[in-house]
Amino acid sequence: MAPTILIVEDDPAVRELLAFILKQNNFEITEVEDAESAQQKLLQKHPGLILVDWMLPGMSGVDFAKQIKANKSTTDIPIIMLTARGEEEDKVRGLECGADDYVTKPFSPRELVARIRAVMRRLVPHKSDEVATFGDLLLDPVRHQVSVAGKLLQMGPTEFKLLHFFMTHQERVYSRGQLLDWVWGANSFVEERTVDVYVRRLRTALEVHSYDAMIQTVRGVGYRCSAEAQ
Amino acid sequence: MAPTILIVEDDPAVRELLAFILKQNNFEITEVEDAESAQQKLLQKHPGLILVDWMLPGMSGVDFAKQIKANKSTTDIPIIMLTARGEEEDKVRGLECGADDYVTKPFSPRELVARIRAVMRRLVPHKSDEVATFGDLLLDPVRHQVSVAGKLLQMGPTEFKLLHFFMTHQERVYSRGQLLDWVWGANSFVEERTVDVYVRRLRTALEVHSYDAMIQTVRGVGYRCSAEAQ
DNA sequence: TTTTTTTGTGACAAAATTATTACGGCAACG
DNA sequence: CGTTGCCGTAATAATTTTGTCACAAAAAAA
Repeated sequence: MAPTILIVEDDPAVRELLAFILKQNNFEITEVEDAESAQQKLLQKHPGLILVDWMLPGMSGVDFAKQIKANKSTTDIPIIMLTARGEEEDKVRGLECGADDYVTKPFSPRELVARIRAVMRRLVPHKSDEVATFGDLLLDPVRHQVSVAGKLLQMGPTEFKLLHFFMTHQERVYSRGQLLDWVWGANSFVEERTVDVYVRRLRTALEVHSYDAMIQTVRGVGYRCSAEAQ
Repeated sequence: MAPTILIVEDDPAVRELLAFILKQNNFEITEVEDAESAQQKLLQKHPGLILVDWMLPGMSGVDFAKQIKANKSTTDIPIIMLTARGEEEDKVRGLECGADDYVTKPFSPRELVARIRAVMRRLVPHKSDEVATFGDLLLDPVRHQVSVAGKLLQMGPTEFKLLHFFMTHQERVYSRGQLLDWVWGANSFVEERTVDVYVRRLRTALEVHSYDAMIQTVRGVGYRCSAEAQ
């Protein structure tokens, strides 16, 4: 799933260039001309990153970035500011206002993409690092390992995420749709029955240590992670 | 283990900004509002670096820094001072305050992190110059040599840096992006796939002594250095 | 009991990820 | 100059993971 990038740029030529470069690099694009339209878009959906020009008609890029970073629901969205060459002061202020990086015009496509990737990988990982437990079962997000009494369990990435979710949300029933939202991500086009298959795979991975009963089926509703027997 | 940074800053906005930036860059954070609380914290545990504001309620940042440097048990802790532009800048620059470096507000995240890393490299040599071990494997940063039972292993500079990072950050999974940040530097324009190639080269170098299994692949996440078998 | 609905299971092809190899560029050095 | 060693990338091979389907099994409803 390609991350979406919101481009806020009033100059059509630059905007199209940006869109072109980013599309070439498999990013999804949303384009707007000013800060006001950008805020409209943000109400609908949060992009993976915002690319905003320093100079904009109406609200400036700096003020826009400030607003984004000040708002709790959007503060985690990375922002890269586009600035004209010159003025070191501008760069500093651009960063100080909350932008995570800047790119000076003219820029090379390579640099732009590199900076976007760098910022995203630094800002995206926001996961909890706490070890989750369920009886003797330990899930360590830092090591990315699951173990029972020191013995490691083997499983794929999705099974790991699913188990992590269950272990951190025990005793409560979740529908297949909810599990898709949490584990697969809110806008993934995946069949609900796929959840069944992964629950099965997870149970198989847990089976060797008799922990397969921890994921219980709640008929007509979904699944639950529980210590109590069915 | 990431170094801990003690932030001494009374302005909540600046404090949060600092904490935010540093957390993004893999530092552990302790935050306090004034010099007195900072001294309390120092009794419990020594941080890897202290970031202190020039202006503080109660004891000033300068006096605080002087105290830290005067005390034998804390004199080795690097101190970076935060100053506002124009705020007795020359005096601070004159190094009379005992700090090892200073950063003027407004600052860019890049500059802040760069200075922190620079100061830590400069002032905490005994830390990064310590011989790292992994079983029989020894890595000597001073001699720039890797050996097993006295036999030297041959490898290039990048493989060496990568191995050094892994040996000093065992058991934790790192994404390719994080490895690029740490080993190649925060703003290098290098493809993530390059990490794969260097892991391969490193494994090949370690292969002759059967240490190639120490770098483990964590599918969908990255790599990990671990003594435990997969 | 029979029918209907829901869930479990194994297999499979497509997609994604990682391993491995090869190559051109570049700087240091003779 | 040519050589050498290292760097980063690209191409390709090997491997794992992913999502879906068809069908079996189980549970609920009729």
